[in-house]
Amino acid sequence: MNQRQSLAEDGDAGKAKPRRLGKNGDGAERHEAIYRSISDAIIEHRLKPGARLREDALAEVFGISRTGVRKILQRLALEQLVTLTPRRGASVTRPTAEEAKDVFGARQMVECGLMPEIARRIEPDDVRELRDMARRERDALKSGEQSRAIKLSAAFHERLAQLSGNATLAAFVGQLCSRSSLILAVYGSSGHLGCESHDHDDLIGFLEAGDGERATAFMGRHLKAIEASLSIVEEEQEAPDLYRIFGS
Amino acid sequence: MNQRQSLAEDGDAGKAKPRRLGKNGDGAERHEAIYRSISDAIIEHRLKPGARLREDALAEVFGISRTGVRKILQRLALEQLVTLTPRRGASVTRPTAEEAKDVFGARQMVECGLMPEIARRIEPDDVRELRDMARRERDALKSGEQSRAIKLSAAFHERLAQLSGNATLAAFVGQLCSRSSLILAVYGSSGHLGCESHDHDDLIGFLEAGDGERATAFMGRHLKAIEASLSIVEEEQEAPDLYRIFGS
DNA sequence: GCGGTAGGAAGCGTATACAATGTTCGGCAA
DNA sequence: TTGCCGAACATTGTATACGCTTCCTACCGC
Repeated sequence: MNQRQSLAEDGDAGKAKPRRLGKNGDGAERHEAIYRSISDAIIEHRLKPGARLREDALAEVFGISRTGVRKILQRLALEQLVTLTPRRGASVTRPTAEEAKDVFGARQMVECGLMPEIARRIEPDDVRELRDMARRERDALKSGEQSRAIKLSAAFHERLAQLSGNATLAAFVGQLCSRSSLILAVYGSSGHLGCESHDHDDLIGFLEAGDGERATAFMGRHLKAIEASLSIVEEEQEAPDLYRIFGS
Repeated sequence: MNQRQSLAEDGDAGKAKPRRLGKNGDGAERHEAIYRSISDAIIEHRLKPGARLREDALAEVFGISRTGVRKILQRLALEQLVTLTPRRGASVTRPTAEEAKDVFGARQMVECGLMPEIARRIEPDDVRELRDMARRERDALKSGEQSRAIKLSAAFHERLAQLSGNATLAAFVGQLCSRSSLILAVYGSSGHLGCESHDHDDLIGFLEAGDGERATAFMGRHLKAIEASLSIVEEEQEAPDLYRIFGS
């Protein structure tokens, strides 16, 4: 996978640690970029649920120390994208069926609830931006770039939420969308990723017309459709229930 | 406040570091306890918005190193209870008027939306527990322990959300309640803290009767009432708008 | 031959040391 | 006396070192 290797730009023969920090101005931005890198890789399924994320390895790849890696990993853990097991390290979260249900339940409530306000506030510029995002998503889907399509779909839903003007709820929706990507990775049937290609365009139409009611109903169906497309079969993980399997 | 000082039990004369670690078994639990300690102090207004939280000081108070403190501080920052300013350190978040509006908007949507499901699922045991919490809150209020009352009120709302069975939304409500405590600290009129004393009991009544509709409406009024009791006057913070003040 | 235990290796948790930055106080000049 | 500049101090950011736990493997006993 292709997270940008900052090591390359150092041009030294690997072992010689850039002793200098590159920290001075850009420390925070650098961490943010690395966070985005990992987050994107997870959302785009380049890192699959269950994949182990060793601190040393990440530290070396990104050219920072484990301290910084841990900080980023903790943030990702709080957003439920990675799971931190006490003495075992980090791995990409494998959502349970229960979590999947909760996440889509939450999206149903929040995203639908946001529609009326969005329909009220939306501006022509916003419509243009959304249409552009929807178009790029369709293009990605058409050319087989599923990773890009997944990320763009999540970005669309998040941007939509931002238009409500409620930053707190928008951030929450953003998290829910990220987790949804993970859920799709585990329970999604291959070849059918979340959002139908024309759904988003239809939704924009309702919002542009200021028809919050119809937009709400449509979003509800949209999310229900995604959830219904999942094949949620709770695979036995911790306790394989041997009694049931080998029961006399 | 009463966080257990492990320094004390070492009984040495301060400077001699506890031969270190006490880490073995309880490392994680210890951090969790410290997190709770700080979190509670903020929610109960023992730490007021704007208060600086120096890493050294916290490290010494709790008998751990700055590393652990930073971890906890970052978690609190992600939950918006403390603000991390790049080279300036941590301080208790002072919510803006905008944030206050967003938080109550979010609560309105989520907590009201949860009511029907809660009314459907609630069990006699839950009712008993809620009534007990409401009673303790009233007692605290009556005996003037405002700190306890504030925390109990937030805990009540959070527990309520948990009864919906949706852990994701419950966690979100928990965060919103914590932030609400902060908002009360900044914008609340003294002597009138958030929830009216009998409101919670009335709400339990509706839920016990399985009347989700009435519970929803009541919760809506309840939250509106709290928000209305705030005196939100956007005090100029960053840019005091000197032109307006000293304008020729 | 199989199972159990011991020893080593690998990786995480914590503390500490060091570097960089922001702040404040004191001195010097106008 | 006042305003500006510089240096010391205080505090955070980052890296590294060390200890502990867990896992793997090999050896020994049965």
